[in-house]
Amino acid sequence: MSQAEMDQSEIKKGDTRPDTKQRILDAAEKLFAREGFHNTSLRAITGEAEVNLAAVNYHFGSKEALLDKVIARRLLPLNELRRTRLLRVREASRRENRRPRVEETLRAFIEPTMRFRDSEPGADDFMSLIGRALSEPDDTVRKIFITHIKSIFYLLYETLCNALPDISKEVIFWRLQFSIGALSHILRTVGRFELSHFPEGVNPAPDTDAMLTMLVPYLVQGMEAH
Amino acid sequence: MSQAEMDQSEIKKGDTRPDTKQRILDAAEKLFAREGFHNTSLRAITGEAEVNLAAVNYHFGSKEALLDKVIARRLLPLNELRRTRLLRVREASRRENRRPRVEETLRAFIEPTMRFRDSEPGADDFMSLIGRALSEPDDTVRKIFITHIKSIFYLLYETLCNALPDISKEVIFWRLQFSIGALSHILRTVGRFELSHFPEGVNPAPDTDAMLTMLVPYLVQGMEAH
DNA sequence: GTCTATAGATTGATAGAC
DNA sequence: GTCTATCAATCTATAGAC
Repeated sequence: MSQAEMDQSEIKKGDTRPDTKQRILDAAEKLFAREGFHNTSLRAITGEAEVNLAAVNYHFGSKEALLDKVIARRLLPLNELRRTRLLRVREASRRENRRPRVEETLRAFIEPTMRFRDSEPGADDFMSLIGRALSEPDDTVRKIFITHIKSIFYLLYETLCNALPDISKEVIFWRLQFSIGALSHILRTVGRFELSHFPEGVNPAPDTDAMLTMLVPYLVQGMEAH
Repeated sequence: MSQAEMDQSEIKKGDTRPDTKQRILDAAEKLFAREGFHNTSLRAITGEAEVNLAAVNYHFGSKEALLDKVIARRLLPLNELRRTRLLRVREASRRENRRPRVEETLRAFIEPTMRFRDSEPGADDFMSLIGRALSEPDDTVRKIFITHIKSIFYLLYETLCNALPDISKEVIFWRLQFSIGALSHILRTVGRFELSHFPEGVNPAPDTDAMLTMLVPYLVQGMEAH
């Protein structure tokens, strides 16, 4: 009877169609990333997901609650990856009785972030979305995002303060803001530029490794500037 | 009866009320910056400006054309400032038969940009708006902005290539993107953060000089990293 | 140039049949 | 859980009186 129970809610045996909730989340993620939250209607989402208009409010309650689920679905696991790596950096520095290094600290945050883009289908749209979340003028998107990012940001900030004892906490804070700005700009634009804006000879869409190779030394040098 | 005529349309001698067009531009700038383009209705704009709803379409033709004027009104003079300073850097380097320095090149672009915020009332809203323009997901805002920024961006890029002969043009291009990301993040967030997000002891709204003192060395070191 | 009034389209959300 | 039908609110834009 386990089979019947599964169909209760309800996926047919041979049916490979993901369930409605997933389809809505996928469609919303894509459209919020590409068109913006306020510029995406529920009708556009349910059309893309090929589900009924009323399904959004049935499954999520409101457009805003849907946005929260779209963000949480991927950001919670991503934050776990970043937290694990940051804690490992701190642990290693304590064990070896030295300060954390700036480069390993920044990498612990940035590498999982940028590699996440390649990890699952749809994650690239998600990265555009969170790359833009901080710059949303309207509270709706920004507040939901900040709720989910706050604690990992402080962990990163504290580790950097530990790594850079000769630089004031205020300067470290703002340099970290500069770095977040650079990272989020890249997250939301790579692969989405209009080609016409590129000087000749510049690859408009470097892969993740190439981007890390350019980004990390840039950020490390900036953070360490005297 | 002169009173009646004044209300007719027409600005009287002693009337200090800016004309309708200005009032609409000011209101639109403020609301586009704080609420976003799609999240700002014409009713909100005409309400803030205390003019009639129909005035926007009479004076500007459409909401989109209004946005273009809001951006052009301040960006054209700002671009002139930046262009003049960049050309002066290039001229000085040619005269002294040396390469432009990275710091003076970046300053030529960044100082006018950040000081513009303090230059006139309303300019702070404008800086938030253009700080966010590049990250708009929707074409409307971004395309209008890119139209106005393209040529000055290339001038900056070429001068940097000239200043950094040992770094590949591709790397310079992306490092410039990182720098633009850092700058625009700061432009749109300074003074607009929620206070609760600040670690103790960090000034949530440094003035322009303090910010330049922190930002310029960060960007210079990043651009010059080997 | 300014105003009222409204057209015409679209929105988020919901009620109720199945 | 899914669907149709629709409400009530909102939007941009415009026509036409003054």
